Amino acid sequence: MAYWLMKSEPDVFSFDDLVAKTGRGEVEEWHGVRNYTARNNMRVMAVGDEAFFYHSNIGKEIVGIMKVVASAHPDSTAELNAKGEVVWECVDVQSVKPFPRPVTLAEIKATEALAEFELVKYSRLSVSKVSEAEWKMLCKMGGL
DNA sequence: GCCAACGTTGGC
DNA sequence: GCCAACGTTGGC
Repeated sequence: MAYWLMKSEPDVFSFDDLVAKTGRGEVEEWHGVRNYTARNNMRVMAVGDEAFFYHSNIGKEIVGIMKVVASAHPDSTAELNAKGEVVWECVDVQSVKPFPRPVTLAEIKATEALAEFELVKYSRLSVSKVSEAEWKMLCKMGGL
């Protein structure tokens, strides 16, 4: 099982929105990613992988954990390319649990052990990898 | 609102 | 295939 981090602007789609959807038994298609590195990360995700939900722009903090419930499939919002192919793909997710204490970007940057964290290193990448060590440390920082 | 980082596009 | 121009993301 692998770990990931996925960003969303909370005024567009927040962790609470995901919790509400999951509570209704629905899944969320993580559509809208238009970056090849991010897409490639989603392509290698497996059902059962877990991901941090990060609020970008507003909050700038990791607010909870979600899980992959469907592996990569064509993004229903993506336009076809000139050859009529779907280039963009995405996974489906559901919420797992919120962080009792959100972990802010400032805290992450101030933590020596997280110097290689992709969220910091590749700040514009919206779907990034999280190592097992980083995952455990961030869960602890989040109060889990 | 500005700007740094970086990805994409298109001319050559 | 290189590189300048431009667009987007996201932190500050």
